[in-house]
Amino acid sequence: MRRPDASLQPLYAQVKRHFIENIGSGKWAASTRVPSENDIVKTFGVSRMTANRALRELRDEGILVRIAGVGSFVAEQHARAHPLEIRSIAEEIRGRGHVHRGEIVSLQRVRAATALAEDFGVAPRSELYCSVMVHYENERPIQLEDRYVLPKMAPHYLEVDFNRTTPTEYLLEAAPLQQAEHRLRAVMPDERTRKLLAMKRDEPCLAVMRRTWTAGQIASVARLYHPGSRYELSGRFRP
Amino acid sequence: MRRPDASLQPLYAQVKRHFIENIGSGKWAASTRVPSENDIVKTFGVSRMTANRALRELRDEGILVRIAGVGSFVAEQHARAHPLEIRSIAEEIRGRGHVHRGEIVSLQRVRAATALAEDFGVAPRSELYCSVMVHYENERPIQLEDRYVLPKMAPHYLEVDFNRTTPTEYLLEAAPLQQAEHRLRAVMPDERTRKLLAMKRDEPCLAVMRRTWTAGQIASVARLYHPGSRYELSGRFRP
DNA sequence: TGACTGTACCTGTCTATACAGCTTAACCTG
DNA sequence: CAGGTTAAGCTGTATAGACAGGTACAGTCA
Repeated sequence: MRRPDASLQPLYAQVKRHFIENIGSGKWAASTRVPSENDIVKTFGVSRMTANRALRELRDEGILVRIAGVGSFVAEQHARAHPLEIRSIAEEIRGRGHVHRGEIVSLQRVRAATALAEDFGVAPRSELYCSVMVHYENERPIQLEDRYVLPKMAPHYLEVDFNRTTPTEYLLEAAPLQQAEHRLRAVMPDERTRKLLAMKRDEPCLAVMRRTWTAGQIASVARLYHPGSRYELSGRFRP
Repeated sequence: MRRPDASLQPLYAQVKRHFIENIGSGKWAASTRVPSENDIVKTFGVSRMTANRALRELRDEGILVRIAGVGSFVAEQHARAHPLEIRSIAEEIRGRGHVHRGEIVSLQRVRAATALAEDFGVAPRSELYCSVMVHYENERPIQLEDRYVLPKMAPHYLEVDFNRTTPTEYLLEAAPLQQAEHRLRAVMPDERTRKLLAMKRDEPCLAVMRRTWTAGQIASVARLYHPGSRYELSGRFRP
């Protein structure tokens, strides 16, 4: 191939990465016009077919919108996630080329109220670990994570440094995932949630209640609240 | 372009469709070896780049597995249960032992506005069929279905008696489902939606935008609105 | 027999060139 | 000034030719 070593990546991938970095970092804002295929030919020294492949794939991935005769533009990006996968929100955000930051609101042991104890299948007033975090994408809050953990499943949960990792990531390691249940609803946030997520009044939340099983027992219950205007779940599949 | 009219579709798309038909019909079973790029060059009379694009896209869509130096093979389709199955709402309601009733609000041909045309990938102001229905569970409205259909895919859509069936059911028959995309959001309903679903003020909607593909083309776009207080999506799965 | 080699075929990538169709803006004409 | 024409620039598609590197298999040599 005509690339001596470059970065060991194919040329079209290098072009794509350059675009993703510029878009992810905010240098090229949404609906901004991006360099055309011929611009890429000049600046990268590749052929137009290679530039075309890079831009076409970015369009297929929903990162660009292309209009024949006009140009290519940065697509309006809503934060989105796959409704199926259990994936760390940090990883999801970084996958979009954005910056993730988690802020711990509280981290403590609590006693399970009736409804929660029922969710877990333990006796009321049993001890649980509880973490509350806000996750930011490029400094905009997009998820409030209320997480409850069965102490038996992750005894050192309260000692984890959640500035370095996320509850999801930690639990995936600590408690091998066996089964998961998702419930999705649209709700109006309570005052605490609204403030933590910097939401306008009258803005609804997309709420995900996720329960995960390990060794036949519910290991963790998470309530994830997302601002309706800034977050969506999406997924593709084949029947 | 070098295609006189053919089928008005690009060559790589024609090749893809030929493969999809052979795989979909079961003629080429899973893990079967399929024609190589050079075979396509010979039989279709296209260039290798065109054959490559067809096979590459089929690989990206998970339909083929390609091994450099060996060949291309039909992928194993592991049909895992999806929490967001394409299932008729009528069937879902009856599955709960409840009574379903659908009420047609309108059924007509429309011209695609810009945003909708973009969703479909057709020219703005193209003709589409449009149906608006409200679905009731035990006489309580739980879904407003705004449905747009590509006329080519379901020419007799406007003549269907939707008192006897639902758009989902009809389309599953008329246009074999190849791929689907779901996007979930929490939104505040507009006045029309709020009234049709008999929702209180300040109650959010769980909105599902579903796009379905048939023969590599978007056949239908549905916008499904559900009252947040009366509807939730849920699903279990194993990783 | 076992290890090596050559060859044919495959995918993956890349280039240079070409034409079609669309859009926008500048230009020209009545 | 309104309306039509033209040219430039964009994407979309397609071709022919090329090289790199992987895999499988037959044939060869020790």
